[in-house]
Amino acid sequence: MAGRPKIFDEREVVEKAVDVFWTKGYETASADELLDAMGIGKGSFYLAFKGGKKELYEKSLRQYADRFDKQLLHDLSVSKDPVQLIKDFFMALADDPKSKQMKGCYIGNALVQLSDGDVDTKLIAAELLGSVESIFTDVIRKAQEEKKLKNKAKPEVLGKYLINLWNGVNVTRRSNPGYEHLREVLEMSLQVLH
Amino acid sequence: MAGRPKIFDEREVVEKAVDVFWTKGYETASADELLDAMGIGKGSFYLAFKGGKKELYEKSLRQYADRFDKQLLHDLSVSKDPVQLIKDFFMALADDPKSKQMKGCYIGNALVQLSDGDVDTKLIAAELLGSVESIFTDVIRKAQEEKKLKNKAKPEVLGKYLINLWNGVNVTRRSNPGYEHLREVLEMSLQVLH
DNA sequence: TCCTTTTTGTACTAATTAGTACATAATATC
DNA sequence: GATATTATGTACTAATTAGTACAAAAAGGA
Repeated sequence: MAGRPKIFDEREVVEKAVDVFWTKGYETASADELLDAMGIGKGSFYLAFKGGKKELYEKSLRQYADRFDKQLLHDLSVSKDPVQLIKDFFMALADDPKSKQMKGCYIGNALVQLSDGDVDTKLIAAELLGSVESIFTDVIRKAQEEKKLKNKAKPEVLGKYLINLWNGVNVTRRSNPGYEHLREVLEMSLQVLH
Repeated sequence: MAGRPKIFDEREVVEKAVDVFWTKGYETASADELLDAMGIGKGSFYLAFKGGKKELYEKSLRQYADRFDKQLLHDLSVSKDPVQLIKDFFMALADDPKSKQMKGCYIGNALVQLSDGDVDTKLIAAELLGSVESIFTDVIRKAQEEKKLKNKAKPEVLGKYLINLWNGVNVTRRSNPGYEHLREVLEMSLQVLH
């Protein structure tokens, strides 16, 4: 209850770190660069994040996913047609600006960018993607129960199908942002949600 | 027409480099590690690959994709049912050993692992994926013309749909190799090829 | 005011990075 | 066999990396 006061808020600086990691990638984002963006010095950083860069990255993954999930759950909760909301959510991917198209999914990137040495961090990313998947699964299960979805496939399979679509689009559009056919691919892919 | 003979074959050492880049990722694969696997010293390496690590990587992408395309085109050429061959090709992803599932697609990885500084290398990867896409597109167009494919969607859209599926699976299965539902997701995704 | 506690900024370190310089080795040609 | 040519191996460099050490600063409590 004493001592010099912190000059930064942890959530805020982690958010700044997300930006850097997202645009540069985990390996390529240097500690100096991160600290610069976060606006704190090494002294403060290594005191607050004893695990260094890796701890910062894991916290950034968790914080990002947490916010994403909360937002999605909220949007779903106020929606009259959750299945349509999911469709819209995917269709919106085709309208993102090129800069965003090139960045991919913050969590999915972790799965592909981390080397074999970072198995534990990869596991976190997998778990976080899994939680989005189960949000999808729940929406689908409920819609099926309420006879709002004709497709009788297992909700778990449809949920994984959607995450797979998400992962695919986030790689595909990197290679050709704004490609004319992306919208049609998405429409074709979402026909399973009938 | 003179001079000390090379102790290595370029295609062979590039192939060794593919292994290292694939398991470790572009950034994480160090030059020393690569040279070690390739079995040559720095002198030989920087003489043969004046562009250093980057040139090696680009050559490895091209060589890998070239072999992949040739194999696929050959398999298609001797197949009675090319559309079914593509289906089998995708379904086989579910049976890969865990080690292979974790590695993703060699070309797709490049799209996600390269930072903004390597735009030119990214473009190469995009072009190489594009050539696989056009192989798919051609097969589909032909099958439609021969009335062997009922789906009337544009071949270009179906081709991109398939590349998108490929990209998705190669990310998704990293997060949960051997996941029970992958096979069902693939079956669901391939129903467009009816 | 002085003491304790915590944070901060800076200077430093030790390791690793990609890449270069260059003397030497191995061949073909004349 | 001498010479030109190309390849090789080693020793080196310069930059960058993540992370540490530590003295000074800024607060609260006695």
